Amino acid sequence: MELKNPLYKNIGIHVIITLFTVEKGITKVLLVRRTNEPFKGSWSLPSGAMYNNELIKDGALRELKEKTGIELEDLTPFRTFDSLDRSPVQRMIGIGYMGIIDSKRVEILKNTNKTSNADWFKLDEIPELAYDHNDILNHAILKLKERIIDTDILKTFFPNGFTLPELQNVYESILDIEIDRRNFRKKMLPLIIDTHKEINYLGKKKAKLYKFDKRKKDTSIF
Amino acid sequence: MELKNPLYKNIGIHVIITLFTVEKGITKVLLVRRTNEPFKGSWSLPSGAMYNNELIKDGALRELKEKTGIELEDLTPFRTFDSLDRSPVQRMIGIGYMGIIDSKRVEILKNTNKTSNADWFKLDEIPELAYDHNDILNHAILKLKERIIDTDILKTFFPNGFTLPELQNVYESILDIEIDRRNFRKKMLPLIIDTHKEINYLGKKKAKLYKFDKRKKDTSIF
DNA sequence: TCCATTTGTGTATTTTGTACACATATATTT
DNA sequence: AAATATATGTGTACAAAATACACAAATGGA
Repeated sequence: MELKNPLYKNIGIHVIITLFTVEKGITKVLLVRRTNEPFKGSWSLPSGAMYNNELIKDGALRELKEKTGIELEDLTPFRTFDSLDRSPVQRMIGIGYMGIIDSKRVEILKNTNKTSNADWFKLDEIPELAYDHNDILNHAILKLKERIIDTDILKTFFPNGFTLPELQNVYESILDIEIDRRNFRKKMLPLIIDTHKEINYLGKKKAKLYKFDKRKKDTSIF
Repeated sequence: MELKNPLYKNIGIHVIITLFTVEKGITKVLLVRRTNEPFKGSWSLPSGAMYNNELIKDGALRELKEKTGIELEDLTPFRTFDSLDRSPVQRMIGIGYMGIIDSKRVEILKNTNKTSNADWFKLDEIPELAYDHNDILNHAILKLKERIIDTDILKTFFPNGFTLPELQNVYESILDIEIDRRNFRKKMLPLIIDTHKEINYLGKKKAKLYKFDKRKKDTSIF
């Protein structure tokens, strides 16, 4: 039986999660500090080995919860990393998942848990990470910029709706560009639904609350 | 050591290749007939288990050559398939690769080889395939239509350059649409380079031979 | 009550995409 | 050899989309 051939053995599957947030116009990513060898003491992306009886995405959601305390409904796969030397222990194929959430809505394990502690890092202040995680993070950042044009990925950021200034702020932070407010609204309005509620975002005047229209997607970048 | 935990064991990696071609305006995909259990006698996409000492893409290129005789330089990953019941034997994660070539430029193992024989199938005449390969093929077709707007994937189809009518024919076949010749040229000319050669494509008048401009990419669909 | 900040709206210009018709070259037929 | 059918190659007018741009209204804080 071919599967007994040693050439097919001992391939492990790693899931690696890049979870982004935007805080006051600054894009950040969630890192955890490793408390075990290898790379003990290094920061890394939340990651771990997948079980052989779970879906890869479920493994990613489980690892994220175990390593950071964050419980999500969904993550998006963005790339597989398969260089032969990824892990010093055995052949490990890494499957990268990404997501974006509002850090204000979750509580992370921070300087409290023995097996890991987690924190948000600005993208221009990323330390040297364990394994090939700097490389993986760079790929994730590029993919995030590509995917942000698809509003699907932003639904996890705004589970309770959003105001247009809020939404624009996330776009501008992720893409690192400025967008004219009037043109932004013109482009977004056909994709979203007015909930006829209003909330205060940055004090001052109240802003209308919108939600995404499930049936519609944006298709072009600003 | 966590990797000895049985939860991490016995995960195999399969590579599955969907190789497309266009013949006289008809898009086709390469299938092989299985000569071993499971699914002995069924048609399937070329596929096989990855070795633990090779890159996934190299595994895909190797399997394609072993199963069909076709030797390529490159394939593009398009999706990972990980349902728990993909294989009756053990947990098998399938990694799908796609490519598109001119079938006239390759010779396939056809009714000659004991371990497999291969043939090109029209997309509306696909038989029931082994494993989840019908599902994988459907995903590949959708991805091909998305990716064809990136001329990179077409470089494998036209390694020696192309005429504009030829190129348009491939676009029209893959996307299953008709494109106005004048508008097609207007859009393509900035992305390609005139080689100042001319060849006969469909007899009659000679057509100019172009090649892709490496630095440029198309970004919108017709 | 004044000021600074934030939300909200419309129009003119530029760019891009789409629709559309005829001339030239050449292999094939008569 | 001439006529015909088929394929390649080109420009322009119109429509749609993206971009640039300025002011009014609401409200918290000084």
